[in-house]
Order: sequence, then structure tokens, then C-alpha cells
Amino acid sequence: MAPPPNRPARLATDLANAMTRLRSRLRAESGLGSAPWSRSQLTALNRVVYGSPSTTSDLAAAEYMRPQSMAQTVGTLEKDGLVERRADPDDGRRILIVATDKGRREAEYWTEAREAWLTAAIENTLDEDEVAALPPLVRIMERLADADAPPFTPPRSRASGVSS
Amino acid sequence: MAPPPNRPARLATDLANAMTRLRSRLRAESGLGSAPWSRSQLTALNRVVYGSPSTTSDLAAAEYMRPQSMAQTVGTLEKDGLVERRADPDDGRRILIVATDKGRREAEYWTEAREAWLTAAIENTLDEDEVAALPPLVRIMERLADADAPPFTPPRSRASGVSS
DNA sequence: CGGATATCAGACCTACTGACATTG
DNA sequence: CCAATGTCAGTATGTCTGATATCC
Repeated sequence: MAPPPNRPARLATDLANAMTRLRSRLRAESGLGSAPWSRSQLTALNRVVYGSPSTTSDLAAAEYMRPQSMAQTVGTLEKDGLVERRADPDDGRRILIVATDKGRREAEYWTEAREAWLTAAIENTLDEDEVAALPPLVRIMERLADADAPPFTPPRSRASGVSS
Repeated sequence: MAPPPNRPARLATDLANAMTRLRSRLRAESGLGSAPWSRSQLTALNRVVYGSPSTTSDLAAAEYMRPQSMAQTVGTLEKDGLVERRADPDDGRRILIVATDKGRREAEYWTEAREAWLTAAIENTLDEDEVAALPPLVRIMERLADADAPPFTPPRSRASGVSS
């Protein structure tokens, strides 16, 4: 917005501001009531659908949230019949979250529907090269999110002998 | 997380998820009490410091927020003596928000301090080429945020004859 | 009078913290 | 007994909507 240099500090504030602004626009554009589930809920649901069985704590760690916060998110998903809670046979403390058939269907539909505006914006305002630059950008952001931290607190393969 | 294609819909959800995750990590990392002002507040303050005199509504439009929400943000800044409210001499409805000296000082300091963790992450986890690629990527995100919308709801140069 | 701006009041969503129970 | 997991309760933040007053 003012000073020119490209120091990392400058890049950091620019990137943070860009994320804030784009996310605000997304919120404003796909109004709150447009989908029955919030972005946080769909993100958690997708992790359950496409990832290995995880506990609430695992999901929380993956999204950098507190377990209590994720528990609330997962609670809504369960109430709506998108996921089920299954006791871990080998560890009575752990409760695995698994997707229901309905959960899989809804995840597939709403995950895309929810970002319809952003999809259109990408198609309409970016040229071919810029679209091609997007995946590397996403990967950079993911790496920054996981910087100096376990990339994905993997669901402890302690119970079911699923190869990690 | 599962399907491979690079369709715009897929890019949109990946980008949205990456933003959510990186922002969560930022929140978790630079704890809530680390700075006296929130990211929203500092963003608005920077706009006031480096932009032309704007009303609350102008600032709200630039950040894709409702005027009432921005009013609350600006209210905190005023309470803390970072900005002042000045009646527009030519339009009794408008109240211009201007930065105080303290506001300019605090903006300069805290804007960088607040993203210290992200700055370090950029330096430590990205290589030279990736850092160099960042500014264009940030610009792409800004363009998406402003897609099909006034790029910056410019402060109506209705009053003071500042050239638009 | 109609449109724009600001303000007051109430609500919600999402995440956080603290305290406690249960299990390994 | 200690560590890890889950749950309950209360709190805080940032945003939204609706209603109202003032000014062009």
C-alpha cells in the first residue's frame, strides 16, 4: 500500500492482507446462508472422507485448532448425519470419526458448490498462465502453514494395521 | 486431498482451504494477546495511513465488510488514539478518518511485528525462487479479491478538488 | 421526498480457555 | 500416579442484520 521493498517482512504482510481480503470477499459473496455447512465444517468433513480414520484431536491438529473447537465442528457434522463416531477397539480413550454415505455425497457436492464464486472468478479474471501458477501458490501456502511443524499429525496407525 | 484434476473448481477449493489453514496457523502462532490490535484493525489503520482520507463506508467497501462492522473496528482505533474523526466540510453526512502521529508510528511498528512468525517461515522454508515468485502470486490473489468489483472504492473526490 | 451516511442495539459464528471425567 | 483423550461450560472476537437519525 505504500513502501516498495520486497523484504520477507513486506511479503509476509502483503500475503496476510491478501488472504484477509480474498476471504472477506468470499464471505461477502457466498452469503452465510448459501450452504448448510460452513467452510470449516466442509474442510473437516473432507479430511474425514478422504483421509484415514482420525480422532477429533487429529483433525484439530491438522487444521491448527484446539480439540475443543474441532469437537464443536464435528458435533454439527454428526448431528446432521454426515459423520459417525466409532470407538477405537484398541484404545478406549479414542473415538474415531468416520464419514457416512450421506457425508460422502454431501462433501462431494457442497465442497465445489461453496466455492462457486471463486471458481468463476478464476475462470473470468485470470489468464492461462496465471491459472497455471495457482497450484504452486497453493503448495507454497500449505508449506508455510506447516512450517516447522508436523505436516499432518498422521492418524496414529496404532490400531488397525493400515500401512502408514 | 483426493481427486487429481486441475479444474478451476478444484483450484478454488484448494486455494480456499490453503488460506484457511495458513490463517489458522497464523492465529495459533502469533497468539491473540501478542499485539494490542487485531489484523483487521491494522489493515484498516494502514489504509488510513497510506491512503487518501476515507470514510468508514469507504474503508468497509475496500475490505468487503459492512459499514457497521468497519465502524466498530475504526472505533477501537479512535479510542486508542490512532485515528481521528474529522467532519467533511463539504458534506455533513461524511466523517473522514485520518491517522494521528501515534497511529502512523504504531502502524509502522506493529504491521511488521504482527507477521513476525510468517516472515520467519518465509525465510526458513522457501527458497530464493519461491520468494521471488511470491509478489506476483499475491497480486493474483488481490485481483481475485477484486474480481468484477471496483478495485478499491476510491474515496469519492467529490469535495476537496483532489484529482481523482 | 428519496438516497446516502452514520449510529445504536441485538444476534450469531467460530474459535478460545478452564475445569473435569475417563482410559492407558 | 501421570499422560492423553474427550466433554462441559463460559468467554471473546469479528462479523452480520435491523432500526433510527441526520444530511444532501
